[in-house]
Amino acid sequence: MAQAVQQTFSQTRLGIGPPITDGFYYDFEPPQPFTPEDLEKIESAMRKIVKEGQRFKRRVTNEAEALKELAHEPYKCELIGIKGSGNDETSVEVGGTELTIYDNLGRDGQPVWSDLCRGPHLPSTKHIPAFKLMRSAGAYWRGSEKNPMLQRIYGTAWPSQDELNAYLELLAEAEKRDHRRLGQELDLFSFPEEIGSGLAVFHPKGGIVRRAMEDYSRKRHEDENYEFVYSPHLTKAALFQKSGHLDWYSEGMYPPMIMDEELHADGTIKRAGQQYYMKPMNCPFHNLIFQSRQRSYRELPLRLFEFGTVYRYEKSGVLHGITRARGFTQDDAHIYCTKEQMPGELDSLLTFVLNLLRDYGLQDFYLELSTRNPEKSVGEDHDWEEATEALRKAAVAQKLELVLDEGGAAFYGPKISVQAKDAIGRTWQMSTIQVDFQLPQRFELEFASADGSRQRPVMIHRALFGSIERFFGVLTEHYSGAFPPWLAPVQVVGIPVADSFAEYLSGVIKEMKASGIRADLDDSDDRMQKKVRNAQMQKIPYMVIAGEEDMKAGAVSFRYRNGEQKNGIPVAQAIAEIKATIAAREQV
RNA sequence: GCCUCCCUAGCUCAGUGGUAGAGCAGCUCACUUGUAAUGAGCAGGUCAUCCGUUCAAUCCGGAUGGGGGGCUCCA
Repeated sequence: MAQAVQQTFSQTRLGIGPPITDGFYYDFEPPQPFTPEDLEKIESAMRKIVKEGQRFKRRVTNEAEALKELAHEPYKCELIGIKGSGNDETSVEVGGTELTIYDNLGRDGQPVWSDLCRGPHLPSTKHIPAFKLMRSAGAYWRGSEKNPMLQRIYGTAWPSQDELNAYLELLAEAEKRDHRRLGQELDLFSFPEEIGSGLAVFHPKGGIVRRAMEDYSRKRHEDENYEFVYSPHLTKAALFQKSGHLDWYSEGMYPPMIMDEELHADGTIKRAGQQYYMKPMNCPFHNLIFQSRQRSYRELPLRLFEFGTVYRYEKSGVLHGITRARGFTQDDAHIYCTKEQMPGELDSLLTFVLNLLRDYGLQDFYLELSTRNPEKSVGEDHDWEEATEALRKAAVAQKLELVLDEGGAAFYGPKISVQAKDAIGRTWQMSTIQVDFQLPQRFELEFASADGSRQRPVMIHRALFGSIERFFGVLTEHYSGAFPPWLAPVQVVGIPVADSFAEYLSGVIKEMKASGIRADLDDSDDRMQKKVRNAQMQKIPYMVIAGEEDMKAGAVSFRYRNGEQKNGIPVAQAIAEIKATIAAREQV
């Protein structure tokens, strides 16, 4: 591709071009950013190169030679410099032990183009059966926002045209189930411009799904002996000074509101005002609840739970529908326990988390354990070791794949995160369980132990969904909007074959409603076929249809989302079937 | 925040330097036919906002807001 780019746009300088999952990219510094038409030109130049069957020849070189040869490529020279200086930063261009240049040889055996690269390469460009350039985008040179922005071209490459097509179909499928698109099509939520970027409103149908999600979560938390608390969305600055958030997180917070400030006529401050912040986290509030009176070891573990809505001023570029927003609600809990209780607590917590996620329909998980970064961390060595070991044991007990994220923990404690795969194989980070050595100290949390001494509790942060909105988005994509009945905004729609059966069916729907089913009658002027189509597009799990035959028999006929039907089911039996599926949280 | 592309009716999208159209949805009327679109009519838009260029801007330029794809980030 780089050859094609330089053929087409000779002023373009080369950056880095590694292979990635499903394909490759290459960073360039072109005179003008690439347009979609440019990509087409480049792609046809590439096809020509592939057709020519240029052979790749590996050539070992040294720093001085390479610098001379690539003097016109400043970025490549920088890479050679890194390599030469013994910096061990691995780069696809200069990795390994020696500098290599690959020459592309034309039919006559003469080099037509060369590039610094670690390799390996295919023997010839003929061995590239299927590829496609996907998009161009800006990317910082060597991934640092302090560096200049280059233009990156992404491509995908496959061993066969069929596999390329399959990949493109997967992308199309992902686009179809994009929660932002489904959020609009199914009337679940929206982001009115008037409110502000990253701030969502939930519509009635989205509200039903969300409430069903929350209600079930609440119930399960009750079973696990969590206690429910509430805290305000606003607080004076002092609280976040105490927690330390203002020191290291202020750029992620909405700026303060200054209340009751008095100014002199010249604009100088007569009386300082109070600063109030929107909360970006709930933990300081829960700590204050813990601290509200003397605590005893008998109360531990104390598990405080809240659906806490927080506000974070995320950079505009990272916002993504409802999965990455500026205002969102965490299913947040903080567990205060003794050191001795910690291992058991972590173990049962992880089991609880995984089982709950399974109840929502996610099946495929792996765990990631983030350990201490010695450079940046607070707390005692043995505390870290103990906590990390407890997390590891809990993880191993789940018999799931465990990935180690060495040194990836936050400075205040190790954590474990649950990664879940969705219906089309994409991975989402879901729950996190995080041990905190920092906040109990900052808040001087204490409890009276059995011997009367004052001890500091261990604090565990945990969120199962991460945020309800985000989990909502993930489930929407996982189910492609076809929620299982227990979550579906409308569970049943009644469709009379013709107007004259509407009254009969209306009675059936009423009966369903009375037994707690979310059922509606479609008594619009549309034809039956149109009603079926509408219900189908709304992804309603059950269509209950009635005509002459059903009415005579006191029955209804089912049409399921997959188009299957079951006719002449007695009303009581139909209701029982629906209720059982809802209660079991099964998908249909 | 940075690079880049985009913003026309509720939605999906045509279109033009001389102030706009379709399909679906909506409303009205008629019709109603066992499992994915009955027909007719009506209504609906400061062409995101503001500022320039121009005799004239939805169209050209700039700024702001919102969005897409990436980069960086995600305590």
